[in-house]
Amino acid sequence: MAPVSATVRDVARLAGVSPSTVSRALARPEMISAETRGRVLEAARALDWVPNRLARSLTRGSTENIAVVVPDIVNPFFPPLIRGGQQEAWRRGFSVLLGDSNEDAARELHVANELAAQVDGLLLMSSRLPAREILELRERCEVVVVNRVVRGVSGVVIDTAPSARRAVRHLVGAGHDAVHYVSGPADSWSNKQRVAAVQAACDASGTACHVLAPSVGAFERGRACVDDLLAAGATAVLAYDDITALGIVAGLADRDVRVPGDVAVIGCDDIPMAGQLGLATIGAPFDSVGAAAAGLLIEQIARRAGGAPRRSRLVRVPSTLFLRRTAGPAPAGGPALSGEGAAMPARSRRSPRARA
Amino acid sequence: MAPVSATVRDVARLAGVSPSTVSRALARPEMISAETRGRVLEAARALDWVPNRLARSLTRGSTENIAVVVPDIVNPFFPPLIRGGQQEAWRRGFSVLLGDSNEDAARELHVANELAAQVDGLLLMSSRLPAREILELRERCEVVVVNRVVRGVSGVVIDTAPSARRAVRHLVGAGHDAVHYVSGPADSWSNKQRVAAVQAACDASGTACHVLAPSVGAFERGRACVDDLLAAGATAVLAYDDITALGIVAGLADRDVRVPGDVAVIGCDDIPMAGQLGLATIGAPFDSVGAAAAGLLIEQIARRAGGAPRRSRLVRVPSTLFLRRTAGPAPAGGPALSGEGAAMPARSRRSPRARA
DNA sequence: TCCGAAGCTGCAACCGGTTGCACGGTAGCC
DNA sequence: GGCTACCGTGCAACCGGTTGCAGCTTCGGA
Repeated sequence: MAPVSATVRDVARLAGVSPSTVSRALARPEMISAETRGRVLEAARALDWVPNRLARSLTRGSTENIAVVVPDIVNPFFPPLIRGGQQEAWRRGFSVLLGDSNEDAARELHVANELAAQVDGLLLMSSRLPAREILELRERCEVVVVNRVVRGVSGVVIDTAPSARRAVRHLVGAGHDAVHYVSGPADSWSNKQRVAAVQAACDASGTACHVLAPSVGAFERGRACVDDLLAAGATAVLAYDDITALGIVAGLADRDVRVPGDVAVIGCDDIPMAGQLGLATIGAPFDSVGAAAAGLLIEQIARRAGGAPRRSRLVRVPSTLFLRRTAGPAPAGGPALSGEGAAMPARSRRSPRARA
Repeated sequence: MAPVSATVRDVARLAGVSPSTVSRALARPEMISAETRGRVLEAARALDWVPNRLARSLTRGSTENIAVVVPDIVNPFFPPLIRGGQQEAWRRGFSVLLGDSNEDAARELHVANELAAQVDGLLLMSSRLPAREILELRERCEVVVVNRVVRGVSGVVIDTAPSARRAVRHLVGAGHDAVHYVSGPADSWSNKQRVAAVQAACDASGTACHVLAPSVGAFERGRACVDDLLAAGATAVLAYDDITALGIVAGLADRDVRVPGDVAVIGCDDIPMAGQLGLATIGAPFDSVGAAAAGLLIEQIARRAGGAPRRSRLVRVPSTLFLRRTAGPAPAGGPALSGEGAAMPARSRRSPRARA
């Protein structure tokens, strides 16, 4: 803490006014004559004074802080979201507290509760909390969820369904007659969404759809299910996220199964490394998602402070399918979809053999 | 913010004591009779009261918050550090504010200043700030630097030099007669350290050492310098960090140069993906580094609060060399160093041809 | 029995701004 | 000229805990 910072009273004395005038010179300029205001500002500058945030928060009842809670900051899916939220918050004069739930709902609740006491709003990313708990948190401060939909609570979601449909169409067009989806964490909302989207897409194109039960760990989840996939005769795999997909790719490599020659793999999230590894995936502008969420949250905080009634909004951000090496070549004559060229090891040079 | 939380006075009234007694029942239990204390705690529980952090901070002059400032949260090097720091802070009852400097010293200064006003301590990770600025920040709150050494300021550094020496010995043992080091950001402290370590190691083993001037961007920095590397006849490359190393690997693949057959590549940081990609690198227990730094910071805060004089400590954390696929095989008879087996695409199956 | 020490507890001021209300002064209006 | 309206400013209370100091008990020792 600053050792001996000036206070309002110091500034007031120097400017020859009362503390209230100093306070108002900043908070309600229109209430103060231009001349007095000038004197106050000058005195403040001379003493190098800025109002103490804590004291201000205490009376105003608002902290100008928000908290971002994520399941695991090491999961590369989250840092871009956090950065986006951070920058937007900063732009609007808010600071960001960080909470990590370690993928655990109980811990998430604890962390969120603790943080709720010292911020104006909570940004819950990929929350594992039951809707009831989230609604309860909202009694204590504003809440916006990301990658989750809770009735009555504002949220930002990435709309992966259209991309999932395209992915299925791509795979079907390439000759695969069944799609295997490898699930993520059981309590993950987006996992449920993706299962539904893939199933719907398969139904629409009359393709068989198999869903593999979730297991724990990210990379290992993928690697561990490879035997099941091969036993089931899978040739086209969609995975819950990129880490899982990379685990699958690694597991397939362990068994000398070629990707995409024998099995095509598509992940989800477009983590920074994905493009460089040639991993096909579904991505989105994550910085913008984070920023949108923070913006939404701060607007809600402002509205609430203004006494306006609560109103929840749901923002959908479109996703993009990146067809890269692991997805196999597009069917002849099919529409070319987006995706930078694969760029990893020599492998990307060889054009993978199309499935028989 | 909590809508209508109870206050000390409410609790005091219910317990039939004065507000001061309530306050002391929590902060100075030994001053209060067991019986009174019991009544107070019960009343507090009944009203579901916890002391307001803001109000407490205002009088106590401490916030129980620390801030972590990183150059770029999306750089996979930082999330493990942040998580470690976060958990340790949390364990000790501190919350964490997050600042992102976007790799820019001016912005870092601004962010740090802003945060310094609302926390008890600052954790600067891979700070780009001139030492003078850091010392100045320390006038306003406690500071601990990570991955940086500033005289008079506590810090935690990863000791990469021994691993760099080993890496050079490995390469020399494998027959390479020169080592090329690809620099990172010009103002990065750890880059300077690594240049020095590599040069020293080369000198010690009588090997030529070439340092490539830094350029911007991470992955692209690596990719862009490949032509220079090849023109210089490089066969063994050490890179500032893993992202740069991956860029180099990608650039080499673009030109059909085999890794490690024609060129061996070793990175630094052991980012989560490195093991899975078979990238040789220098790693460290980053969670512990973050935790150690947070612990150091909080201890300093406590000591300072106790009125004890400042004392700066420097903690060195040892690093580990992971020799994986891209480093090429160990020379026959050489000591086998650590490193899990490579696990990415079929490539890892083929044993790379040793350099002629 | 009296005195001093020690243990609890309450009073009131304080941390540093903020804000409802009242007051003095000036201007506009009839 | 008197009255009202409004503007600019200060007073004092307040946000919610914390803490120095003093007062009251109780207890031990002389």
